[in-house]
Amino acid sequence: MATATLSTKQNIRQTAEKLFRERGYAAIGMRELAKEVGIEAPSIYNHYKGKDDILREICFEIADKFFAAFEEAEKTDEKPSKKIKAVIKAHINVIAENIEASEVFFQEWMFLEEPNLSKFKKLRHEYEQLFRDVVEKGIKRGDFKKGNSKLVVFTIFSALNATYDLYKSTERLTQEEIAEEISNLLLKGLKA
Amino acid sequence: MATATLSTKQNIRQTAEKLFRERGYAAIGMRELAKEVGIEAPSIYNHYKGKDDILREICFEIADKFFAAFEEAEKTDEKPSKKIKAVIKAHINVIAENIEASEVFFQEWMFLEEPNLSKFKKLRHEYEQLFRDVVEKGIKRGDFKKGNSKLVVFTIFSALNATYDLYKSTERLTQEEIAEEISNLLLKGLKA
DNA sequence: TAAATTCGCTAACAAATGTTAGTTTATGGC
DNA sequence: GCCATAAACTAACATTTGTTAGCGAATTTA
Repeated sequence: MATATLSTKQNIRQTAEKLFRERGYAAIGMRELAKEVGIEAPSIYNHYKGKDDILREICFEIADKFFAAFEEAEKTDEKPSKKIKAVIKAHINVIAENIEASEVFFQEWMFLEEPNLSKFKKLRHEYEQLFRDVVEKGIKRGDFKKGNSKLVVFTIFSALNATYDLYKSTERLTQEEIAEEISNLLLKGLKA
Repeated sequence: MATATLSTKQNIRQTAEKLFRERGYAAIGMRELAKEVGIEAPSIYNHYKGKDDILREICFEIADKFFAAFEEAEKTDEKPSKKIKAVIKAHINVIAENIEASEVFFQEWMFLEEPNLSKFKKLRHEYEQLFRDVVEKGIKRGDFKKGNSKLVVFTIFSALNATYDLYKSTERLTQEEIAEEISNLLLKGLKA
């Protein structure tokens, strides 16, 4: 794998993702982060402006990846049920390929400081709107049941954004299995 | 309403729920909590053993409520699709009636200290198992589609446990609407 | 080789942390 | 009115927080 030799900065970043995810941004001090990396706390400042700067990098890089994946998946201009499946899978794939970071993205973003916090909220809202558009178009075309699109998108996101927990589960599920089962459940329902 | 005159302890508890939820357990100091209550930090120790004691009370009280609501809903010994709907609604109702506290329950439990942390994890697992049993029985009886029951329960929980966000949304939805729409989506799916 | 840059270090800072000690004030029962 | 209890207070504690200053060694650039 690509774990040959990480730069110190990469090391800090990766360790921060792991620790922030495991115990929360507020609970991790610079000294503990540094120790885990194998350096002293002040050395981190050679690579990042401060604690918040690390969180900022994590959150916004993942945001970029979600947007990029959505755009790519959305290109396939098919009918809504196929399209929603495609963007769901794209979303799950980003999470699967950035497990620690995406968990930080979902759980720790509120510790961003201004103006990053506002910028982040705006991005998040835009991204949700992209999903909502797909659902609403599907409802309009009659492909989807009528209903509160906000509630639907909310439910979809809730299910998707928690997929992190599945990867630490004992039961080993592949990305493909997870994406397939969840999108099927959401599209077709539990009832036989 | 019951907001006549809260005891200091109730006041601390309620304020803690609000603050822990808004900004996270680790981010709230005893001084800030006290200030919001209108007292000095050390006065809190007349009512609670410490910071962790407040979190403990919140988390375990909600846990009790989830179990009680499930038991009550499960009594109605009907077919699985009705039963799952009943326990889903019961679960959502607990959240709706304890909005702040349940969010703390879901997001901040990891800050519990031992041995409470282990006790909490065990309770949580037991509760998930109760849901899993309902789903698995439904699959066995042919009422539900075959599939990974763990994944299904996981998806259900993800959707339910995030309902908190809905109540702070601009769009005012009733408890009943939320419970109805979400359980319908999960049972019947999005597809028309 | 000289100069500049990178990146680690130690020491130290001011501020904030949870908590304890000890004291004062208010309340209710006898 | 007296006493006990509850519950607030101030002062202070040891520790931890994020961060800065400044130094030295290694590496890169010219």
